[in-house]
Amino acid sequence: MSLEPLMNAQNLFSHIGQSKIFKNRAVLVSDFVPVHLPHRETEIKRLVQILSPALWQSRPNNVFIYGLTGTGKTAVVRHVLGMLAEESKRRNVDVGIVYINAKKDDTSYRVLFQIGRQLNLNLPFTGLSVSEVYFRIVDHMEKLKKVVIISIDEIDYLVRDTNSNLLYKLTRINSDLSNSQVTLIGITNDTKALEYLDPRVKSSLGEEELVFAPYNADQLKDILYSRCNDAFFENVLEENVVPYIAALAAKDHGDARKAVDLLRKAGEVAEREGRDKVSTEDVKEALKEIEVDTALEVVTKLPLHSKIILASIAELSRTKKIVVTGDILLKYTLLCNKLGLEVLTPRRVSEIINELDMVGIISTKILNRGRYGRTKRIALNVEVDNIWKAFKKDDLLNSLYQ
DNA sequence: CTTCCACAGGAACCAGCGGACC
DNA sequence: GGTCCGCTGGTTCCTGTGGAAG
Repeated sequence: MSLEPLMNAQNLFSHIGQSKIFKNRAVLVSDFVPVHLPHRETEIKRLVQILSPALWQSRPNNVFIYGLTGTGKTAVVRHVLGMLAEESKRRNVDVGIVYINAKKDDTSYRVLFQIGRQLNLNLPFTGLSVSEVYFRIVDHMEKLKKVVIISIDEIDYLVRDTNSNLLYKLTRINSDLSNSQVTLIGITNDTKALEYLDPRVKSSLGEEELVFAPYNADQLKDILYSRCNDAFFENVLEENVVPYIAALAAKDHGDARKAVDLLRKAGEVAEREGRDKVSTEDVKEALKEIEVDTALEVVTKLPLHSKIILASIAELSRTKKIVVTGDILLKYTLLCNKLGLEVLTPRRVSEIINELDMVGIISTKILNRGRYGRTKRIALNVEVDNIWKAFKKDDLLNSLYQ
């Protein structure tokens, strides 16, 4: 696809940069799909087994896949779908394959748009009603006359879209089709998503279920080692680096993606400092940098009022032990007045606080103080300094703290 | 046992926008 | 050019609630 030249460029640069560390850095970036997936053999086998009827032109069961982040769900699905595409081509069987990330395409319309596009159906990206798009897709599929496998990653984002019945519609799409058949693969890392799911959708989607357990430290070690050979030159990593990272990541819910990120970052730190070995010290430094990076990235992307609310929280938590919604409301109003901005309603502020919680920059807990009401305790998840650093880059907010 | 605080969070709705359709 | 559509980012109005105080 269009990514190809970029990857090549990346490879090129990692070679000519006279890197003493990286043989191929691209192996360690997060969207890289490895050829070999250690400790997921059973899951792969199972999924292949479930989907193989497609090769006989009959409809495989729907699959629901659950597992925490960084447990290889996406990698396994893409891997298997890739193999399926290849095998079907070899056997001259037509199988339609669609992969959607519902976090990216998080509305009914955009999901349908993606389905259409990946099946080579041209659709306008706005203007039509959802049902019109649905009918066009059904129509198109009828003409295709094949089994279509639609996988929806992070499907919980569709469930959250309150009154959307898209999932229900999709699970019943086969009754609108006679020449083609559709199989759904739902992927999520949110257990709660299951509860919100329409029971009819749940039972339909759950024809087959696959659970991905978190990796333990040993498995993470294998995963990291399996990438090391391609990524690094020989003897660049000090012996204890990989076990150290694996142990850290295992403690943190066994997230392989984070482990790989950390490994790359550690390599970058060593490289930047001109060393030819990566040590655990570099890992520690990398850990710190990742924290700052993510904070910076999240904060700078925030909309204005979210920033002001975050600023209120940051300022308050310098002097107060416990910060609650009421405090924030007051502070926020103050800051808005200073900046000459209209204040948002408390309802909206409360929603924004939830949004900040969702992106992980703060954490909240509902507090019942009896006579003194019910409120939310809000705590910063990031060093206050990192937040100020991010605000330094924002003219308007910066002007507050001169 | 009752009262009542200080919000949480659901539901309905709205304005404005970019865009398709006819 | 009028009408319809969905999305974003809000508002308004509302009901619900755990437990200290009285």
